[in-house]
Order: sequence, then structure tokens, then C-alpha cells
Amino acid sequence: MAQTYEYPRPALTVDVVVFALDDEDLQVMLIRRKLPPFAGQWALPGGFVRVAETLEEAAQRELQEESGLAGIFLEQLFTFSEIDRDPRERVVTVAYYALVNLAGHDVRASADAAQAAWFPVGELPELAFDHTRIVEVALQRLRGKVRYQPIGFELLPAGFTLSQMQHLYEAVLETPLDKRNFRKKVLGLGLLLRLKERQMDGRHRPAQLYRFDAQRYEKLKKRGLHFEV
Amino acid sequence: MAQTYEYPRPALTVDVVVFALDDEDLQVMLIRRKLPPFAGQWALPGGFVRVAETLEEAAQRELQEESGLAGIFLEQLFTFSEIDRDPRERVVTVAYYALVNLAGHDVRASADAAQAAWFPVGELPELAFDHTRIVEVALQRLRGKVRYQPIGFELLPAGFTLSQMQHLYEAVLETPLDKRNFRKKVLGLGLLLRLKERQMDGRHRPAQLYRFDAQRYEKLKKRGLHFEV
DNA sequence: CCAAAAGTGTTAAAACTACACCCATGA
DNA sequence: TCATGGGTGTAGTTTTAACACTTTTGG
Repeated sequence: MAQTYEYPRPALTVDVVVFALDDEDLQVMLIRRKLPPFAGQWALPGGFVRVAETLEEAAQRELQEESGLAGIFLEQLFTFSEIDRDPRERVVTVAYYALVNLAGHDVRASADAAQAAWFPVGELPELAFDHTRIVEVALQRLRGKVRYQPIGFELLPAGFTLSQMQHLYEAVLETPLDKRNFRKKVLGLGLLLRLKERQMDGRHRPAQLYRFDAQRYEKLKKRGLHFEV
Repeated sequence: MAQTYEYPRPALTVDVVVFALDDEDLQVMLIRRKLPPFAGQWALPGGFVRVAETLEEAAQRELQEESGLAGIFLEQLFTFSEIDRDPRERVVTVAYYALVNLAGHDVRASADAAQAAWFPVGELPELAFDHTRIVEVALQRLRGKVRYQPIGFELLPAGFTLSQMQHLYEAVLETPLDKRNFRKKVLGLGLLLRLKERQMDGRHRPAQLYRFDAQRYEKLKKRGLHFEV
């Protein structure tokens, strides 16, 4: 399988920052490395890109192999190319990020507990390579994006409550939001469809479930959807 | 210089979309290709990444070599990885974009006219590879970005008038803006410093020149600057 | 004195913020 | 019946959008 090229070329990898909302906290999925370099240390899921796959395919494949997560919505984040970011040789990595688990999407179950784990974004361990930096950039992007785009929508499960959605926003933005104003605004967008069912999950009034109206979203997006917190 | 690796790896290139404002129109810089594939066709400036340089360095180098433009502000756009985007072999490209020339920055002069030329974004010729797509993505990004971030500021020349700035915004957004409201908003940001000089460039009232207050911008950006058209 | 772009305020409409109580359920 | 989170409207303030005339210069 060895290959010779006329000029040396950087190796190409993908890394994925998967965010999840666990009750209150925004968490990040990490994998414990088995091999050097940084053996035993925590790192983002990721690995080398094969010549017959796109970057997104590589990211999905590595995510599946290392964490069990399959078919989630990925967004390209940034391509990192610092010369010394990998001690072995020159490696350029394309980072992706994803947001999973609003409304009962149990993410823990799909990860192989032996090597994958979730950490609150505020309490990450020391990470391999420049992965701490990558997580920072992802977080920054997520926060920036959430303010003017209804993020999370592409990847929401079928039914969620407005409170869950509000908690997502509060966790990402790290700021409390007013319940009435949040509902007014988010319903005013016309992107949510009421479901027939309601969520009865405790000793309190059941909550209305909604789903995201993807078709309408696509239409509005083309005309320059405007949305803010 | 030939090199052998254990596994085949994609080649890595950079491509740059340079936008410029020429009076009314938003233009894109293109290079006529001398070598196959697509010899004789127009393409974005760009080329292979060397192992000892970062992507940004590669982009700057290629831009300098192919167009004479040096040291301009580049922003990473997206990394394109479609399997067949290059007919020769698997090539992944990291695209950058830049915006030059508000207020008398004469861009034409720095480009080697024999191979580089400007085209209005609405009238691009057929481009090599997937470069048409890359320009589309860049344009989309520029338009999206301009609405909530004071773009262009990092790369503005020392002195510019509010009308020039407004024209930039109008060209990028392809929509007319109200002069009074634009001025109110942009001055209200507190990011512009009046210069002593005024621009006397015609038989009409001279225009006040401003420069961008980069320090203040950096401060505000950290606190989550809010800006909209 | 004419042409051309620079510069300047006000008003009505819309959007945003702050805020407090009743509702439906399970225990 | 109590605890828990779900759900709802209004009023004051701020922000936005629309709009027209005067100023300064060069020819």
C-alpha cells in the first residue's frame, strides 16, 4: 500500500468536536488514545483521511469507529495547519463540529464507554495535539452562530419542548434567557410545528412538543433568514 | 525530492478568492492557467502546499507569485474535498478569501496583467476545477458575514470616506442602503476615527476621511460586538 | 451659477425588555 | 394539597426605517 510522490506532502486528518447537552451543561466527547503519540491522553475523535473518501465521510467514519455515533449532522469548522501540531510529522487537520442530543437523544448509549467519554466544556482535561485549541474555536463558532442562526435545528430529534430548546440556548450562550420572550421569538419565526403529542415526564404540567419545519427553514434561509437569540 | 509514504495521501492545495471593489462592482481576481489540466482556462490563484509552511503562508506565497499581491488580509473559507475535483489525482484544497481596495488602494497595479485579471462577480468566465463553486461559497460567506460583522475593517487603507464604505456594503449586499441611517449606525459603533484631512477629489464638497480604530475593535470583539448592516 | 457628492434630524412603526401569575400533573 | 415545571400578556423603552433639503467644492 506504500506510495511514492514527487514532492513530500503533509498528512491529512479530520477531527470532530461533538457537543451534547446533558441537562444543564454543554459537554464535549473525548476519546482516550491507545497509541503514541500522547498515548493514554484524551483527544478528539478523528484520524487519517483516505484517498477515496471526502473529508465529511472520513469524519463520519472515524466518529463511528471511535465512538459509535453514526449519521449525525456535521459542520466543517476550520482547517488547522500549524507546522508542529503533530510531533511525528507534518499533519494538517480539518476539524468538524456537531451538536447532538436535545430531547432524549441518548448520546451516552451509543458511545463505547471503554474509550469515549463526555466532559463539560468548562472542565476539560489536558488534550493531545492542539485539540484544546480546536475545542475553543468550535465553542466560539457555536456561540457566534447560535446568535444569528437557528442552529441545532437540522439535528433536532422529532419532538422537543420549548424549554429544552431554551436550555440548549442558555447552555451554549452561558446566559439566562427570558422564558416568555424566548417563546415569543422562536414561535414567531414560524419554523416550529406543534405535534399532537405532549411530553408527560414528571409531576408537572405536560409540555407541548414541537418539531422543526425543515422545508420552511430552507425556504427562509435562501431569502436571508433573520434570527437573533 | 521524491517521497514515499506507507499509505497514499491526498495532495493538498490552497486557492484564494480575492474580491475587490472597483467603483460599483464587486470583482474577483482570476489567473489564466499555463499548464494542464485546464491550460488556458481561468482559475483562482493557488497551488500546492509545501511541508514547511502553514496554509496561510502557502496562500500568501501563491498569491504573491501569481498576482503580485502581498501581505493582504486572508480569511479561511472552506476546505473542499470532492473526490473528483481534480482530474489528475485526489486533491483537497483549502480555500481562502480576501477583500481589497476600499479607498484608492489600486489593486490592478500590483497584478501581473499578462496572467491576472479582474472580473465582475456576475460575469465570471468558465473556471477550472470546481472554482466556480468556490467563488459561490466565498460570495455567500462574504454576504453573510458583512451583515453582522464590520468586515473589511482589518484591511481598509488608512483613510476612507463614509460614502466609500457605504458603496462597499452596497456592492457586497447588492442592495441600496439609506445614507443617513448608514452613517448613524456606523458612526454610532464608535469604531471610526475622524482624520484631520478631508478628501478633495472632484467638483463637489470634500468628504471627511476616517480610519478604523483597530484597538477598540479588538476590545469590543471580545465582548461580543454587535453590528448589523 | 451649475453640477455633484457630502452632510444632517425627525417621526412613526416595530422590536425588544422586563416582569408575575395561573395551569396541569404526579406524588 | 403541594411541588414542579408549563404556559401566557402588557407596558415602557429602544431601535429601526423612511424621508428632503442645505453645504461645499470645481468647472
